[in-house]
Amino acid sequence: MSLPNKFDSKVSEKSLQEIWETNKTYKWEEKSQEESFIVDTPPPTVSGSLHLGHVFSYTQTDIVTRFQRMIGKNVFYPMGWDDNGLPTERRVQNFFGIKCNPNVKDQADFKPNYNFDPKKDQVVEVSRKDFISACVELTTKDEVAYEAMWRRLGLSVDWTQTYSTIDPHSQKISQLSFLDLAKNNQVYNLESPTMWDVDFQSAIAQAELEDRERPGAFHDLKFQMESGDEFIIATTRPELLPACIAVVAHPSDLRYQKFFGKTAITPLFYAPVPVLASEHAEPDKGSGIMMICTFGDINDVQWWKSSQLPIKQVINLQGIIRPVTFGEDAFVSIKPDIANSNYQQLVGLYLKQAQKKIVELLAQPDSAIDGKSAALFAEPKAITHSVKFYEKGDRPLEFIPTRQWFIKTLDHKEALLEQGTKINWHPEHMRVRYENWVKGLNQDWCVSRQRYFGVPFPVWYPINALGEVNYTQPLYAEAQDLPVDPMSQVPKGFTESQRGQANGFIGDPDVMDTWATSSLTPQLSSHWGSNAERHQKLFPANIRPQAHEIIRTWAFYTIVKSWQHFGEIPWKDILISGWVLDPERKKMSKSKGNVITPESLFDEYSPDAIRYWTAKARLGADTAIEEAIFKMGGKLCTKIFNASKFVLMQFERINLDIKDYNLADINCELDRALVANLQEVIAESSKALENFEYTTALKLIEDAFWDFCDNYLELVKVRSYQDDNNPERKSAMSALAWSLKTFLKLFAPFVPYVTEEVWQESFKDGKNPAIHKSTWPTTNEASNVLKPSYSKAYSSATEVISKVRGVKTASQKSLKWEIAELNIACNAEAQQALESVIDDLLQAANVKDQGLVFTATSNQETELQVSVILSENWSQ
RNA sequence: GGGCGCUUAGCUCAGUUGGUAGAGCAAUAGCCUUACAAGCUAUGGGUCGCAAGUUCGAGCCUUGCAGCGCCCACCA
Repeated sequence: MSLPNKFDSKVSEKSLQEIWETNKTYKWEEKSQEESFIVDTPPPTVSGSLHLGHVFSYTQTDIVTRFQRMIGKNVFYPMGWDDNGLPTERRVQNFFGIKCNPNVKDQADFKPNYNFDPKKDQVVEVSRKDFISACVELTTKDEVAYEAMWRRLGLSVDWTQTYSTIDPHSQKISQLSFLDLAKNNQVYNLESPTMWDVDFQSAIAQAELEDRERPGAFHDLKFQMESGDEFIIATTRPELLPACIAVVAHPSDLRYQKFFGKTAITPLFYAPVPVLASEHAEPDKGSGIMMICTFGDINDVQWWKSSQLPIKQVINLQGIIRPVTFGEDAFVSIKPDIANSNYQQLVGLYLKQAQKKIVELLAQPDSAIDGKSAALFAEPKAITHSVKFYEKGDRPLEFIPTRQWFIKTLDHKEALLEQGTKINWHPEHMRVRYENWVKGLNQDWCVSRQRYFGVPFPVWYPINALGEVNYTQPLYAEAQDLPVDPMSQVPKGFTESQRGQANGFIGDPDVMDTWATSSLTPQLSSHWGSNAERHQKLFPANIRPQAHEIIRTWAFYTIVKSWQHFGEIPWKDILISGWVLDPERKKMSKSKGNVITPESLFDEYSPDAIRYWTAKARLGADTAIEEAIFKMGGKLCTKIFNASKFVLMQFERINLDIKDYNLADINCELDRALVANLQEVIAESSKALENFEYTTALKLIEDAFWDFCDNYLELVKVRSYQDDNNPERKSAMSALAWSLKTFLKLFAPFVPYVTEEVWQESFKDGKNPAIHKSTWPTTNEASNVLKPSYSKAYSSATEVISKVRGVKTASQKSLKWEIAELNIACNAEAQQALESVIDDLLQAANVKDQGLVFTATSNQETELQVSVILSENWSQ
């Protein structure tokens, strides 16, 4: 039984991990829900590598989890991999140089190209099946690296409980969820203008929107009434002029009242459009009169929906001006020839180029309706305005009519707000973000994506005798057949030969929003739908740890699903972590190039040291990377190790086993005081950890530990050095052993490696083969140890010893230097207290025999005065 | 425009129910001390963002203001 001279994390990590592994330290036992503590672990997105932000928030969860395990909870701490969805597709595209094209044939022996060089090689189009196999191959590789990182960080995950969001299990549950919602009439598909990313070629949901500041310009366009009157419209999107369906002004706007109900003519395209009154127009914005186009923004969509006007769709799915003919269908024009020749110049252009072109046309001196002036009334005025983007996209979103699946949320705002109040939010104020989001919802959840690597909809659509697809009565898969791929499997009662034929069917080609799967993480863990017994034991979960920027997505959608399926909340507590900021206080992100890899920090400081840094940050608080804190963590670990070494040494010197200490031996006042102090630390830190306030707990434990090292160890040292195992020494030894054991356990959730290393060489026994499965200290344990006779004895002794050190330091003497006379001036009460521990105090201060003098002060005087005369010549 | 949070020592942050302002780092001066020199000891350092109010008493409670950050909405 002995510790190495120094603790070297790199040397020990592997063997400590093996100890945890062989003892199945983190394994969940199938026990009742009441006995368990269930973590709804965030499945990290598999798209490259984990960064310090992950380390930060996952460690905070791990601390809570380790504490719960030690207080006897049967912890369920799974790990998922979020490997479906766009980030993975994008990574696979760049990594292997392939692109999915559903029209390409499968290759018999498809192998992704690991040597793809974007500078030299061409991007190859591959089939949907081949693309998906490449996605699976790369994510599988990434997941191996992720797991290694998590293990090194020391996450106490049960590695037998894993899933990935693309695996058949997750697909099945995602599809089951969809079918359950369909059964309850909570989903619908609809062809309607939807937010569309022209690069990714997919619809997106409100939750994935992001505003970005972009340069733009107001263009003042001259419109004319049939009567010949003119007015000016200000627009930032002149390229949508051919899609103008109406012109609106506020009903009370005197300037335009005379035009209401009449018809205006658009420049360039000579389209007659109604001038209408609408509350939606604001008189003091622009010229007070605005054009409605299909579609410039969400307001246009909403206005159009409540009107009876037709759509004029000029933008295609790629964000290119599509061919249309003026004079036909919705594109009415009083001069179709001119309209078409103008429009022809825009066809085929991307929106940006189209804007440039149309401004040129509008600027021509005869472009106005009267033929005598330019329709562009003034030079465009440059502005900066915010534009809606898909958060992962590069070009502004467009509203384009497409058929999509939606999950109903707008009807349930009240219920969802109520669900939010049933959950405990940590920190509490994060609930407000959830509530703001729910209140601000303006669209149902669009869940279909026109992508490939995701969960398909378990849906086919019948085709009638005329070859028309009937979207209103989809053919749903049967629950027992899940997961299904409607593109390769057929609906009940049909054969493959009927695919795409009259009286046949087609499969839904889309995949689900990745959040449609992530919103089911509690159910993915509980095996909802396939193992009812297990589901009952694991749902709802105890905690959901997550970051604040995904309250509107992950937290919200999870609450939605849980409510729709079970009418329940998915977890009791939600723990919101903050962000990691770089030293310049900017959010860490790959694009900014300020990412430090966790591995390099583990190598430099040790995983325990990095964990310490994460434990110093409160939930919800953004935290900068600070090397000083890593160093502090490292120092703490060294101190834990050295103090342990000291205690163990005292036992080794007289060949005793540290496990044989006896609390009944603790009789000395100083030792009783230590126990009493530590009892309080146990009580308060436990309370804090139960409330997820691990920072508070760590501070209490740490302060007590440094005091233990700086003061108690110094005071008890000489007594413990005695070779004779007398009662005083026995008292010291038992106090040392018990307090070391207690400190190791208290620190274990925070710094699992160093505490385990010491445990293995000290308190390990058959019942407690690993510290992380030992029991958390309770105040009961040492409740029979007598309380100190004087509550002030310990703190007064500490105060005296500190003043003595001050004198020695000021005299530039070693702290060991002998004191000829120690004079303590204090009141009677303090003197009694000090006398109870006086032997330890005098030895620690190295006071000469007969050198102590007490000077009595009045009882009103609470101050302790210490004066010291050092021996002149002293040598050891 | 609405909401939330933050503002305490040079830096990073604690500060429970209102009761004499704390820690670490940095700075300064020292010390080989039978665990630890990758260590230890001591010292200096603050108008608690500003203003007003409540109170015997405010870093903490109330109101207003300012700066910073974030969330949401609007954006012709």
